[in-house]
Amino acid sequence: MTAAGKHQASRPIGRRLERAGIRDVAAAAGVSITTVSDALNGKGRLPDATRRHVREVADRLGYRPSAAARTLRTGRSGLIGLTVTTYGEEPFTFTEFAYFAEMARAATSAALARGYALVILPASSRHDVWSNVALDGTVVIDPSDHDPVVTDLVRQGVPVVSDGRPAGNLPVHAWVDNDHEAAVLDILDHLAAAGARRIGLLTGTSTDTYTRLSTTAYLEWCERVGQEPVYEAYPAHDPCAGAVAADRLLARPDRPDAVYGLFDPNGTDLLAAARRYGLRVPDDLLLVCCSESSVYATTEPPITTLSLKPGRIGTAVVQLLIDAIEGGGSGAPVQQVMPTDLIVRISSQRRQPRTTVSPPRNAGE
Amino acid sequence: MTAAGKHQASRPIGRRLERAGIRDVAAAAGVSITTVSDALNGKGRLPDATRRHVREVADRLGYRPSAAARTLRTGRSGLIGLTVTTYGEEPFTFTEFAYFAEMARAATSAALARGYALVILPASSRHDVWSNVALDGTVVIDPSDHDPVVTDLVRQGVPVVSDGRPAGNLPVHAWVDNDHEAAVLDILDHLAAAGARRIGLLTGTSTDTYTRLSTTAYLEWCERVGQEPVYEAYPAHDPCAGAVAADRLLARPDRPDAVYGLFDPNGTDLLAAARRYGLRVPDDLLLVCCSESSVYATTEPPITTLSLKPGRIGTAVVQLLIDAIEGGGSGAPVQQVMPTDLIVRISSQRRQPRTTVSPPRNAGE
DNA sequence: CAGCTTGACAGATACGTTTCTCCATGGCTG
DNA sequence: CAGCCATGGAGAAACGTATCTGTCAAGCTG
Repeated sequence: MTAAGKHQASRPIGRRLERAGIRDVAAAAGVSITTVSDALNGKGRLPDATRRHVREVADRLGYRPSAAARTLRTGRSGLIGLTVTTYGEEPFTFTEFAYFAEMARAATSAALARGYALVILPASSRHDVWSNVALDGTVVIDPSDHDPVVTDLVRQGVPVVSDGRPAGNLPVHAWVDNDHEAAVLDILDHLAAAGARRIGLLTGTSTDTYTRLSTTAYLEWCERVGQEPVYEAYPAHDPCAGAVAADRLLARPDRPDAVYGLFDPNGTDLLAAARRYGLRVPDDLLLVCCSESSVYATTEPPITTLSLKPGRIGTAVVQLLIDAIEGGGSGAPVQQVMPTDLIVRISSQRRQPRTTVSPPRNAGE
Repeated sequence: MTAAGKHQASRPIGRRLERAGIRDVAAAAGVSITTVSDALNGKGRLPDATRRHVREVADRLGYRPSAAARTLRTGRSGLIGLTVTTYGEEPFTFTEFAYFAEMARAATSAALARGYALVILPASSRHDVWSNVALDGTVVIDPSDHDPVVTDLVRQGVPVVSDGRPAGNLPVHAWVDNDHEAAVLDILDHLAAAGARRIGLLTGTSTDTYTRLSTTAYLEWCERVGQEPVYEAYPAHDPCAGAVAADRLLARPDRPDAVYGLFDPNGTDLLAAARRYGLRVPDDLLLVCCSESSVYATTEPPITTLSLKPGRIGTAVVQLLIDAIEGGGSGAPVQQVMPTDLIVRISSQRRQPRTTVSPPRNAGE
C-alpha cells in the first residue's frame, strides 16, 4: 500500500472527513504556514511563482479555510443579523410578507455583494441562540420600544441599523425610513383632486412608528382641509380583523367616498366590502392602499397602491451597516429618509367623461 | 495582595469594548477556567454552590462566550444554511414570495426551537462567502440539476436536506416534497366533478421537478379520461409572461371550460383574461390555481387554491436536517412526501340553486 | 569589505473556548 | 492503618487561522 509509512502523524479523531488544514497545504507545498496564509490572502510579499504554486496545491487538496478559526483570529465573521419582529412565537405575519420578502431579498443581495451573509433572527429568539452566533452587525426591522435584544447588542458594541425609525430612544447607529407623512399627504391630495369629499382611513391599533406617523398625518390633513376624520383601527397582524374593519368603515352612517388603507390586505378587503354594499369602485368609492403586492394590478378594478420600495430600503440599510462595521463606528448616527412611490390605477380616478359625480346615496350632512 | 500584583498580564489592544473572557470570570470568581466552563455549561461535577457563584459572577461581568471560539473547539456553529434558487443575480422571484416566505418562517421557527439559526445563502453566492461561514448543515430549496454549491457541500461532509426532490442525482441526505401527482389528479377530478368538459393547464417551461411532475400528471389524466390536453407553458419567473399565457389559453379555438394554473399569480391573471373575453367565473369557466396567498379568499369571485403547505415542509426539512446533524449521518437517505391542501372556493363550483344571477353590466365586448 | 537594505520566508504566539488528564483531599472499608 | 473510591477542581492541550518578530541570503553603497 502506498501511504503506509509514517502513520501520518496526524490526528485521526477528526470530526468528519479529515479536512485539509492550512498546515497540510504548507507541508504539501513545501513552504511554511505563513507563506500559505499570505499567498492565499494576497498579503505578504511573495514572488508570483510561489503564490501560484501554493494556490494550486491548496486547490488540489480541496483546502477550505476554517471560518471559525478565521473569525476567532480576525474578530470578523462576515455575518449580519436580520432581526424581524415577532407576533407571539412566530417571526412575522402574513400581512407583511410582501414587504418583508422584498426587503430581505434586496438586503441579501446587497450584503452578498460586499461579502457578507444574512442570519435570520426573530427578535424573541432564545438568548442562547443570539449569543451563539458571532455577528458583525445587525439590521433590525421596526424595532419595538425597548427591544431587549437590540439594547443588548448595542451595549456589546455591535453596530445596529434599523429599518424604520427606532421607537423610544433605542441607540441604533443609523436608520432608514420612508417619509410616511409626505406619502399620506400626497395620497390624500390625490384623492381629493379626484373628487373625494370625505376620505376615510383604515389604520392599525398598534403603536409602531409607521402607524402612528401615518395616522397623525391623516388627522392633520383633515384638520387643515376641514374634514371630519373617518377611520377605523384594528390590530394589523390579524387578517380577519382587517376584513371586519373594512366592512365597518363602509357601514358607517358617515360613509367615506374614498378610503386609504394602511396595510397590504386592505385593498381586497375594502373591495369585497364595497361589493357587499353595492358600491362601485371608483364611481362610488375611491380606493388606495399601501401594498407591495402585484395582485392589485389585476384586480377588478385595479387598485392604486403606495409602494414603500422595500428593496431600496433593504439595500440602504445594509450599506449603512457595512459602512459602520468596516469604517469603525465613526461619527454621529446617520438617518436616511427615502421617498415612496404611488402607483396610480383605476381605483383612485373618477371616470373621465363623467361630469357629474354620482353623489353618495343620500347626501345627508 | 488581591490584584495589583502581577500587572494583570492582559492585552489592552482589544478589538472594541474589552469583552470579558472566560478567564476574567475565572479570576473574578477565584476558580479555574475549567470550573467556569463546567459551571456555565452544566457539565462536570460541581457542588451547586460553586455553580451558582460562577454563574452570578459571569452575569455581573456581562460575560458572553465567544461563538467563534466555541465553534472552533466543538466543530458546531449552530448555523444552518437556507439556500434559495436564483434567477439572474436575484435570490428569488416575486412568483414564489408567498411560498418562500411561509416556508422560511416555519423553518426559522423550527430551527430556533432547537437552538439553530438560519443563514440565507443564494445558490449563486460568491464562493468566498459560502466558505466563509461555518455551516452545520444546509437546507436547499428546489436544487437545480447539478448545483455546484450543493455538490461541494456534500463532498465536504456537510449534511444537506432539500425541499423538493433533488433533480438529477444530487446526493442529498434527505428530502421533503409534496405529492404533486396526487394533488393534480385530485384537482382535475374535482373540476370534472363540477362539470368541466375540457380542462386546461397553465404550466411552466422550466425543468424543475414541480413543473415536470405536475404536467406529466395532467397529461396522464387527460389520456386516461380521453381528453385532448389544452395547455400553455411560459417561463414561470416572468410575471408578465404569465398574464400573456393566461390570455393565450383563453383565446384558443379549443378554449377550455376549466383551468388549473400551476403558479401563484395565475389566478388573478386568468381572472383578468376571463373578464376580457366576457367569461363568467365559475359559470363559463372554472378556476383553480396553486397559491399560498390569501388574496384569493376575497377576489371576485373567490378562487379555489391548492396550498402546498410550505409551513409544514419548512418544519419537516429543518427537523430532518438537525436530526442528521446531531444523529451523525447514520443510515440511508430519508424521503418524506407531504400532502397538499385544496381550499375549495366559488371559482371551482357550479352555482347550485341560483336561477338568475345578476349579470355583468354588458356581457359582450 | 563592513554595513545596510530588501526580499522571501520560518517560528512562535494569540484568539477564547472545551475537554482530557491528572492531582489533592477525606471518608470509608478490610 | 493501608488501600480505595468519590468528590472537587486545576493544568494543559488542542481547534485552525492570522500576524508579529525574526533570520538568512543577496544585492547594494561608501
